[in-house]
Amino acid sequence: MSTQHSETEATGSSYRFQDLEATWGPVWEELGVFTPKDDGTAERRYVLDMFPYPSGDLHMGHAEAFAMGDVVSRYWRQLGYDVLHPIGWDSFGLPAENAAIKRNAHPSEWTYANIETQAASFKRYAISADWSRRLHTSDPGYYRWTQWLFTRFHEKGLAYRKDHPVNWCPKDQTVLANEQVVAGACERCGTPVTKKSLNQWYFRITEYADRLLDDMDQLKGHWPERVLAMQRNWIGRSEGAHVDFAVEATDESPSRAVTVFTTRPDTLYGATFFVVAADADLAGELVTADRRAGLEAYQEQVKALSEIERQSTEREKTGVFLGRYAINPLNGERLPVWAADYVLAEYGTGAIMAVPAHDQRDLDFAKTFGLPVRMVVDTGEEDPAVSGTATVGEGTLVNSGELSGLGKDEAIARAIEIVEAAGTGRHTVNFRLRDWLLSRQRFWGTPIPIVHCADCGEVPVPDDQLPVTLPENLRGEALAPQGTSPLAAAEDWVNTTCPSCGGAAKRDTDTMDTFVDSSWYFLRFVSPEYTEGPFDPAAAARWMPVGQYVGGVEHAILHLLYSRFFTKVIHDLGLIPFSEPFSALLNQGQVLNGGKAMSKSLGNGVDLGEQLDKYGVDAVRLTMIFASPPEDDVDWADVSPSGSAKFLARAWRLAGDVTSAPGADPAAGDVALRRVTHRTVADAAELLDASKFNVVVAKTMELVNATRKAIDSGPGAGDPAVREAVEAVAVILSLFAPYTAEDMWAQLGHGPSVANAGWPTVDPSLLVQDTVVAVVQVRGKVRDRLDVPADITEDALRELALASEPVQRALEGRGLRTVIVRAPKLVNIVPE
RNA sequence: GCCCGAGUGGCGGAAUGGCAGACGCACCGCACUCAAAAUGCGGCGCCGCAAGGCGUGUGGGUUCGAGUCCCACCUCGGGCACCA
Repeated sequence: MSTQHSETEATGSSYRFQDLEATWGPVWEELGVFTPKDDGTAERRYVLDMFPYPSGDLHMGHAEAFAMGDVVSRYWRQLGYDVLHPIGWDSFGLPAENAAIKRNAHPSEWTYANIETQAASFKRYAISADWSRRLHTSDPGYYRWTQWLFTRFHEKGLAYRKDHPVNWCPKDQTVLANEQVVAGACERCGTPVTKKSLNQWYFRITEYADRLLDDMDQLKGHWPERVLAMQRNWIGRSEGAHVDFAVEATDESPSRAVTVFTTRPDTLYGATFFVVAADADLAGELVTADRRAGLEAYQEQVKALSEIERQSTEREKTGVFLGRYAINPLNGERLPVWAADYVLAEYGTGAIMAVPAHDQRDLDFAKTFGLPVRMVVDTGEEDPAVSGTATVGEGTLVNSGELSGLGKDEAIARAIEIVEAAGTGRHTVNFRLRDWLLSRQRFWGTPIPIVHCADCGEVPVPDDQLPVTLPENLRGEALAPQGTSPLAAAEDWVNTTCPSCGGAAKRDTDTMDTFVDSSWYFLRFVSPEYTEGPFDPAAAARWMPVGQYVGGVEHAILHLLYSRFFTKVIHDLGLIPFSEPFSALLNQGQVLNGGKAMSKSLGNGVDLGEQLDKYGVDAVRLTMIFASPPEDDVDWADVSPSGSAKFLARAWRLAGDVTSAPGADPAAGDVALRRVTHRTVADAAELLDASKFNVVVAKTMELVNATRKAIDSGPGAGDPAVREAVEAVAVILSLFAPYTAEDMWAQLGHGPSVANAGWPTVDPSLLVQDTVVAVVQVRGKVRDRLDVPADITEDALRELALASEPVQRALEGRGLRTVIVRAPKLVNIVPE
């Protein structure tokens, strides 16, 4: 032991990541190498990781996501681009408030302490960020502009208030956007969501539904298909028709028109009843006096259901007859009007024509209440009235007057023509997307910059009076959830004067959903100190859109949809020339442990700090990258950070072995090794462009192995090709393992930083081989391998292949039917 | 139910329609060592003593040639879902 140890010390050849981190961290801090020049001397590129929420220290998930973004950032820098790679914090939000309540503190204390912790960890983790642009959404200097943008939205009618049934989380005591309700439960805490009718603020995102859908064409191929699919799904465009039905007058009330939305106007003749949403106002307006009590009892029954129960498709259909009839505009038939909870007030017009033969829900309802079923599209299947299964496919129209005999699509078009001509209907497009509910009854968020005045109404706070800052004196228990905003309790804050008339008025006490803050932060990064607006439009035009965005798929329809919406509105305000914020998106996978997401309740969490202490920053980063393709999950139980550390030590030792002087002419070096080096650099660039980071690591390992061999049993450590190879290893490794790469670079006689070394130039002549291995197949099976000149002719290769002994054996003396020659790599012979 | 994505050794994973399993983990062996660790070198899909045969979820198809393309199906993962 002592012998070996002293030898290690004597040669200084032991890899100690602790030393490398201690040496290079301060040097980089001093250098400040990651601030873009922004002087137009190089093409600009913007790479961004979804900014973190400051909940405690960084965890394994951050380590993976930020490793990915940093590879792109560092690669682009090596290619010579002027790279913008900023970092900031999404620092408003509930956990800070809950911590403040528990500790009798102000949310800012917990928030900013955590930010400092995370910032220090990011620095240790060697993220190549431009620290001079750091921002926090909870800084008044930031949320001033969130408020400014809200005011612009308000001016354009894109921010408005309405009374409406909303999603309510009973635990967090706040409303939720549709996007924050997952399977009927609160996205954050999992509590089943209830409905509550409240006056709330909304963004009119539905006005942008078409553009949000259409502009996805630009993202195709650059965003993961699943994210585009999720957004498409969420927006839920469906084409159909609005058809007006006259509801007959009764003794008490006159006749009135009720419009339905249908995607199947071809089935109008098959409508046998009419249904309105039980919880829509319309139900109460239509019901006859003698049936009102029945309706109200039913409505109570519906309200008692949780969202999860109500949405269940297993549940038997329920409903009540309203005592009135609607007239089918096509055939004049009288249809009984029902109220039922399977029709949603939120979707379409809240009323439908029921066609039980061709819609399963209507059929279930018809069977429950003994309503007639009439088939009008013959699909060749059994009559739904008999089978109990609605038919929805292609077919021929029957029992449908002038539509009879037509196919489904023709009939849809014809039916729309008929109702349009009669003025009782029109072609229409309906969306599933709802407006974005943005107000929250919580404290730690951006205050809504509106003053309510008895005389002037809803008055926006003028731009020159922004920001409306949060009161400092609310803390601890005063922030506890109570169903209304804690801000209401801050009387000196709430009571103000009307900006319009100067009279006494009250501030709006709700705060904004934190997704509002994060819907534009990528714009703030281009000019974080700018004071004339949310961002400098010229800087935005220079840097945006983001060239590579990196983050988790959990934001597919939240942050990513909202950011696209904001970007379009800001574009329409004339502030930016582009209307999509993120040109390319990479969804990194999750870090699992033992096949499951790490969680406190499972007790399977892995502490990032401990991993960094044990294996070093570089080994952890390299493991994240090498374990799997970026978009796949990494199971920490299956990977080997110690294996990564071993490889890094092996690569690092190469640098100590190099004996040629810096600047030695590689042209004089060993050609075989040079070929490997240049092939590796060329392949690595291609793989990096395709985000196949794990394969880049594998190729680098091959280069390291080849270099080791060249030193130990080849041309030797003094060969300039060895230096060339090791320098290439250092530059490639600088993307994944910056400390190790920097130290190798120094050992090779270069000053810091390897981050600016530049991507190695590939000599194309070294990518061409003199001889290649030609594969000879008989009927597609490999029978021989031949070393042949790379420029061999087809005829020569054919002859060589046919002369091969194993090939002759496989041919068993039969004649040749086909011989395919792909010189110089392959011959395939098919015998008679 | 609808919409996406994925099925390759013991494991993570490679593979512009052309040598399946690169690279690594684990495992086995060898060298160095009194020994171990570290390091270096080698082996490692399955069946078979071997020759050889079989192999990329299943079944078909296209092709001189299919992990890769097409059709049908199975399984797993994810999203949406009483959305008219």
